[in-house]
Amino acid sequence: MAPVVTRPKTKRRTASRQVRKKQLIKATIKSIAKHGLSVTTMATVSQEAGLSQGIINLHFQSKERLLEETLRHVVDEYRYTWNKALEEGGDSALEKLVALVAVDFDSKVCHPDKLSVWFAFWGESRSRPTYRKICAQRDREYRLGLSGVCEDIITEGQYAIDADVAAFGISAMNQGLWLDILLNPNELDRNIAHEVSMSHLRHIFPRHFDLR
Amino acid sequence: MAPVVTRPKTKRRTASRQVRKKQLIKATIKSIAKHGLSVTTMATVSQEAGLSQGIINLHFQSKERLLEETLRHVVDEYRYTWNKALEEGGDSALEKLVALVAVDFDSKVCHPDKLSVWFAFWGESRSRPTYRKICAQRDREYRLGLSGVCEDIITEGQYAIDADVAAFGISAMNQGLWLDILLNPNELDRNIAHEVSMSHLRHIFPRHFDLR
Amino acid sequence: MAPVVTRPKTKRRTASRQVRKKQLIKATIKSIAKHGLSVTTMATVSQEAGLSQGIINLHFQSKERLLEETLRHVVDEYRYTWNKALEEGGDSALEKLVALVAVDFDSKVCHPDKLSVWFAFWGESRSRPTYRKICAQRDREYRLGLSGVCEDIITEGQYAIDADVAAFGISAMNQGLWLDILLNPNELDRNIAHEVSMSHLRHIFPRHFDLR
Amino acid sequence: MAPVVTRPKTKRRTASRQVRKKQLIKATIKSIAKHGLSVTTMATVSQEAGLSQGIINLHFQSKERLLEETLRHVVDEYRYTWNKALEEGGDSALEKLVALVAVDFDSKVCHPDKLSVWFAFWGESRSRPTYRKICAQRDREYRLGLSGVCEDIITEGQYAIDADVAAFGISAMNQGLWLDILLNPNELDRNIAHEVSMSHLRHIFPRHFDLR
DNA sequence: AATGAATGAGGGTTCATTCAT
DNA sequence: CATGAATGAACCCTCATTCAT
Repeated sequence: MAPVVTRPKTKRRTASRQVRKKQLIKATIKSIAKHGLSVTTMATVSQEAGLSQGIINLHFQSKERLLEETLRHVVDEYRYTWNKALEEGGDSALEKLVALVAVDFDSKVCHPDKLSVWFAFWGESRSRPTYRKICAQRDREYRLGLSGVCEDIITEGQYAIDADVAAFGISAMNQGLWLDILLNPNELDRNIAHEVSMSHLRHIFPRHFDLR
Repeated sequence: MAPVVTRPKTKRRTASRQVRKKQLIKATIKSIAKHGLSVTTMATVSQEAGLSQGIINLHFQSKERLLEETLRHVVDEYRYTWNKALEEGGDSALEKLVALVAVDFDSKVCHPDKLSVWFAFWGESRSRPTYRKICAQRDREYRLGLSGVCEDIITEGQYAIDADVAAFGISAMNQGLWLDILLNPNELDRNIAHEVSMSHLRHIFPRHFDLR
Repeated sequence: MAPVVTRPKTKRRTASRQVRKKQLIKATIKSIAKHGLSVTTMATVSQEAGLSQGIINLHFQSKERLLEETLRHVVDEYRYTWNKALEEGGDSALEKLVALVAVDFDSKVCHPDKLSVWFAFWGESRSRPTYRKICAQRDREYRLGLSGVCEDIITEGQYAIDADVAAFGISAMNQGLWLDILLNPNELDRNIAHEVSMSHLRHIFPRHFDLR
Repeated sequence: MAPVVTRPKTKRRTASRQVRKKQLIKATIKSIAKHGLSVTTMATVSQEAGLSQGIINLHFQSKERLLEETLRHVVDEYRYTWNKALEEGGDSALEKLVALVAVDFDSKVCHPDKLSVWFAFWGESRSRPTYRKICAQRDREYRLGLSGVCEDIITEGQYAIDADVAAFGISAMNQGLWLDILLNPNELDRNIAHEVSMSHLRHIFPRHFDLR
């Protein structure tokens, strides 16, 4: 019964559900990047979106759901880019691997805002099963894909390394480099990070790179 | 009437203060590991410590200060362990490097509780300059140390790789492996992670490991 | 191009308006009975009616008005039934009285949904002058009618009781029995309640019942 | 983390848990009487008590719990007064009955504030199982006690009425009279109501009152 | 006439901080 | 030094109301 008189001061807007949800997710990402996850409130997000307070509960029911969908969005976007690289990255296994690593340091994927989001959710993942599930699942897919490509390369090049070990190593290094970019953007930009990762590839699959 | 008791008051109090602060920091770590940083409140910490509500403000003035000191504690502990390994890890550069990598997967350093804390603070580091400074500083020292050791090894073995690149790669991989342990403890325990990292070393410094 | 259709617009709309309002009042009663007054929102009502959110403000301007009209509806319905019983209940005063009491325990009037509504509004009546006025007014009419009938019976039977006291007593007991039905439907159904009330009548007007 | 700076403007108070809880319950009763249950908020209650917002959650965890305890308090108070009347009301069954009825119209029990509370909770009882349970339980005890006393009177006076019917009738009438007092305080004060109830007693147990 | 997306004031609740004891 | 009752700002969420469609 509470709200007795309501006189909207701003313009009323109308948009489809899909558009609004995406807009709010984008605003959430921006807010996490700007203020951090712990300072991201319904207010910071709705303000970032230029909409009213109640809008989030209208579309996502709760803050928790908004955050989950935001994480899912980032994960899906990554997955999509990654799969496209896997399919279109080239015909040879090596070309595919190079394309996959390139994704991790692509300007869109490796954007400071996105990295903030990844680490924000990783930081909370231990205590939030849902976050962990989503992240762990992506992690698994990621390594599985890498492992397959490495397998082919290993066969071609007769390398001694185990495909899973290679995959673990590559994925770990790339994400570790993300951390360095996050913490020391001045010392390590994504191009240098990319080179570090490529250097690693050259060491574990030397004969594939010698031929170049 | 009152029994005559003489106690070294000043000394004792100062000691007690230190003990209390350490006790509270330990409780903070436990709370972050259990509930996550965002659910860690003055109440969860003081309860974990078995002490009263007001105790934290008494010793740390504010929650923010407690968290900073907690981060600093974890960082210092890591630094200490790491420096000890550097000094006592062996005479040769290779032995030192192996010892340093071993630190990252040591049962005490690579403990789930500690990993939670690292990622919790990394997740917030973007928006909290203090956290970032502390983490970035440790990161730099870490890589600097690694770089020095790598330099020696590179000279010994006449490797083509740049010492900084090697150091970046090693440190990134280890921290990336921490993430995998955090997210998928069932798929990757710290022993396997250690092997993955060692495999990496063998690839970049092959001649040093052949000789063994 | 457009088909030529002639409809009596004004007439139809007025009728439709009435139908809608009644539909919404019925939905309000159902919602109060189901969820209680405090949980009855514009949403629960419009949903119960199978209509859209904005419909209530369209027809009733405000929630407050809807509730008032709902109360008025229940009161009017009661009044109508009661007056019909008074007029058609029989020729003798006793028959009228018996008919009036029967109304209170009639399956339609004494329906759980209706009782919920009565008590919901009584519960709020203290702080809402409008509710109280409506309820108090009905109460007065009710007792006035009862008092008149009692007067006749008292005269006929030469009873010592004051007509107003008898009317107060009868009305109070019936509404008190409603409360018992509301709270303990398993222990007291409306038939037993009816008998309790009739027993009361027999005690205050003994000679009228002996003659039967 | 939110509250950054807090500078208490009012005097800090300290009191035992018991005292505070009682104080808050009293404030709740006052607030319900003044504004009604639906307008009773954490703010109205804490303001009525002259304390801060957070105080209620500190002592009762939730608003719901506060309301339940308030209801329980009113019920217990009633029960206590009632049992005392039953024990100390007199030696004869008649004296006891008269004392019990007197309780219902006692200035403390039949106080406008208290009546508001009763009806407020009865109004919500349909949709809140806890409220109903508490009210229904009191109702049962009340009638059981009445029934016992009536039984004795019936035996003494050889009345034809069933003890349970008498008890139902007496209790219903008294509570129905409460409603009239609530709705029409100008027409019916508690003294008149008391007389109406006593008149009823005289009619069902005539020989006990003739003897006087 | 009817819809339902959008608004924003106000609700209950949490929690860092303060301070009398 | 230590406690824990008390505070109040800020949080998330609800919901009566508005209005473009």
